[in-house]
Amino acid sequence: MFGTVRRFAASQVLRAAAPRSVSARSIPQLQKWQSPLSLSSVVATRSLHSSFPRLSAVSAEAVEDVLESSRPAAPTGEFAQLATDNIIDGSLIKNIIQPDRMGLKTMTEVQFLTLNEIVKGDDILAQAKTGTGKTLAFLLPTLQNILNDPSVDPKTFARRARTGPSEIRALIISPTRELAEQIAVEARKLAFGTGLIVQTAVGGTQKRAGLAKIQREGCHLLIGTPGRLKDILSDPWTGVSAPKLNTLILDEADRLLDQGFSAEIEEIQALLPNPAEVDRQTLMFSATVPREVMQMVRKTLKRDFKHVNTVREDEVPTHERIPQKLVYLRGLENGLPAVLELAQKYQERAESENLRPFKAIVYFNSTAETKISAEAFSSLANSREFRMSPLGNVKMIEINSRLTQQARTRSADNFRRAREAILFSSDVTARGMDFPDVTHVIQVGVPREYETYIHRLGRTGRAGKEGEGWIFIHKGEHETYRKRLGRLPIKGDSPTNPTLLTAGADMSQPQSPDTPEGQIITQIQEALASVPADLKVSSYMGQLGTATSSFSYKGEAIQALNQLSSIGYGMATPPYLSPRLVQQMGLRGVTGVSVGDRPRESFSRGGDRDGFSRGGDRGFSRGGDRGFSRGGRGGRGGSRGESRGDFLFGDRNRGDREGFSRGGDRGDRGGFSRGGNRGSFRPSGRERYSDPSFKEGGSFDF
DNA sequence: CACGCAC
Repeated sequence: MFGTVRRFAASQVLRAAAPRSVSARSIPQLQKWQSPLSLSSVVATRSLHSSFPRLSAVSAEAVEDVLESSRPAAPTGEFAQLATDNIIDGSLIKNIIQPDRMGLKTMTEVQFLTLNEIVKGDDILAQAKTGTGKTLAFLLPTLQNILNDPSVDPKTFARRARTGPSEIRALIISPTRELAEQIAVEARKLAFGTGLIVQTAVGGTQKRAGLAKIQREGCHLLIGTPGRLKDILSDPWTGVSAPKLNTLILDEADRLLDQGFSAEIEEIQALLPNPAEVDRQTLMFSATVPREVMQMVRKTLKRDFKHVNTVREDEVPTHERIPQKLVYLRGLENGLPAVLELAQKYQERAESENLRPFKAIVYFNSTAETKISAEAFSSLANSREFRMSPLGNVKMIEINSRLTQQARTRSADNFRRAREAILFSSDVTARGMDFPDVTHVIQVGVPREYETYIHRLGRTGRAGKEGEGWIFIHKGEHETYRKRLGRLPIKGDSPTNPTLLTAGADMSQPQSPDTPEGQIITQIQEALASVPADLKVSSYMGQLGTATSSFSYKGEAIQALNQLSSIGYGMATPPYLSPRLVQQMGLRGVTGVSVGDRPRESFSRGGDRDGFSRGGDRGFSRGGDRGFSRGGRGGRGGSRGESRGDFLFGDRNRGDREGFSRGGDRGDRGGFSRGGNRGSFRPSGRERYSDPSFKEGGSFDF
C-alpha cells in the first residue's frame, strides 16, 4: 500500500500559507531525484475526516485520478542511486548499502518522500507507519546537510579538527532514553568514516562524564531526552551550547508536543540560537499525529512546512497484515494466566509448524504491574517443571522507568539479543524501539490513549516481518475500549470457542490439577504468592488511577481490583486508601473501598527498595524526589515470606472469595448489568459482530 | 494514583 496525499482540514486548505503536501503517488518518476517534487507536487486537499467533502484549489477528483494512474510499481529508489546522482555523500551511502554494515538497498517510502525536502531545508512533519524506517529518513539527509555546510570542512573531520562542544549542527530529541541511544547507534553507523561526531545526552547517566566526552571529542549531532538536554543547554558551566544549530528534530513528535513534554520542548527551543539569526530547519516524525497536537505542530514549524504522509487516511494506521485479537478477562486476576496460556499454546506448536520462537512484549499501564508480573513469571521460570516445558528457554525480562538506567539498558539489550523472551514493559518501550523478531505484542488493560495502542503494536511486524497483537481487557472496560480502539480491525474472540481458557476461568474456585488451564492458574497464583507484599500493594495502588478511569463504573473498578488482590495476589485484605486519596479520586461512598491509613508494615519492611515508596512528588520540575532507590532489589527472593499470612490459597474452602467487598451485593458478577443493557460477561455474538468495530473475517492464526 | 522526562 502506498502513501497518499495528505489532507488538511478544509479551512486550512484555503489559507494562503497552507502547507504543501507530498506523497508517494505524487512522484511518478522515481529516477528523477533532482527535482521529483516539481513534477507533481500537489496541494492536496481532503478533510481530516474522510466523511468531509473534498475541497481543492484544483479539482480534487482530477488530482486523485492522476495520482492513481501514476502510482509507481515500487515505492522506493535505490540508495546507491543517491550517490551516483551526487545527492548524498558516498561514504554515507556505503555505510548503508554494504552488506557488512547496514546492508540496505532500497529506500522505504518515508525515506524517499522526505529526503529531498530535508536536503532542501524545508520544515516538515512526516507521518509514516511504525517500523518503516523513519529514523534513517531523518538521519541520512541531516548528516548530508552537515556535510554540505561550508562552515564545516569535511577534510578536517578525519583529524577531528574544528569540532568542539559549540559545533553542534543538529539536535534530535526523543521521549525516552533508550530510543535516544538507539538513534545514536544508527547515527554512528551511518556516520562511520565521515568524521561526523555523534553524542548523546540522556538522564540516568553521569552528566559530568557525558560533558567531558563532548568536550574532548566534539559534537556535530547531539541526541538526547528533554530533561538532560534542557539541563546541559541551560547550565552555562557545561560549556555546551549550540550557536550554529541548523536542524532540530523531534522524533515521536506528537508525544513531545503533548501535555507532559511540550513545556520542556519550548524551553529547549528557547535555549537554541534565535532562528532569525541562525536559520533553523525543524523536522517532526511520528507514526501518529492526533488532531489535538496539530496546533502545536503549526506553532513550532515554519508556516510553509510540508506534511509528508505515507499513511492512507482510509486505512488503519498500522499494518493490516498484523492480526489483532481482543480477549475478555473474567477478572483482572485472569490476565497473567492468559499471558502464560498464550505463550504455552504458541510455543507448543512453534516447532511442528516451524514458527519463530516466542518473543513477546507484554505492556501494562502501570510500572508496578510490570514489576509484579515480571517477578511472578521469573519465579515461575525458576521451577524445574517450567524449565522442562516448551517455555523452558524463555527469558523473563522487566523494563520500566523505575529501574536504574544500567538495569534498563541491560534489559533492553538482553531482550534485543534474546531468541525466546517475554519483556514485561511499561510504555518506556512503546515508541520507536526496534527489537528484532518480536512475535507478539500483548496489551493488558485498555491503553491510556489510542496512539499508545498503535505504537505498542508497532513493536511487532517491523521491516516486513509478521507478528500478532493481543489485548486483554476486563469486561468493565468495554465501553472505554470501544470508544478508544473501536475503529481498529481488532477481532473479537469467539464467545463459544474462546481462544484462551484461562481468561474466562473462575479463579475463586479450586483449580483442577488435571487440566492445562487449571495448572496454569495454580502456577500463577503460587508464583504471585511468593511476591513481596509491598509489591502487591504497589500494584494495587498503581492500577487505581487507570482502572477507575477505564472502567465505566468506579465501583466496578474497585470490585475488580479487590478481587485481583484476593484471588490473584492472595492478600487477606485490599490496601487501605487514605481519606484524602478517596476524596481526590471521587471514591467516597463507593462500595468496596477500604478507607484508612495505609498499613505501615507494608512499607516499613523493605522500604522503597522496589522504588515504589509513594507519597513522593514525582514531577521533575517540581523539585520533588521521585522515590527512586537506585540499586534495585538485588537478587530475587531476598524477601520471600513477606506475604506470609496474607496468602489465602491454602484454603480451598473459603466460601467468600470477595471478602472485602462485603456489604456490596455484587459479590459474584453483580453490578455488571447495573448499567442496564450492558449485558452479561461475554457479549452475545450478535452484539459483537453486528458492531462495525468488530471485524469478522481474515483468519487469525492462533 | 496513572507513561515518560534532570539533579
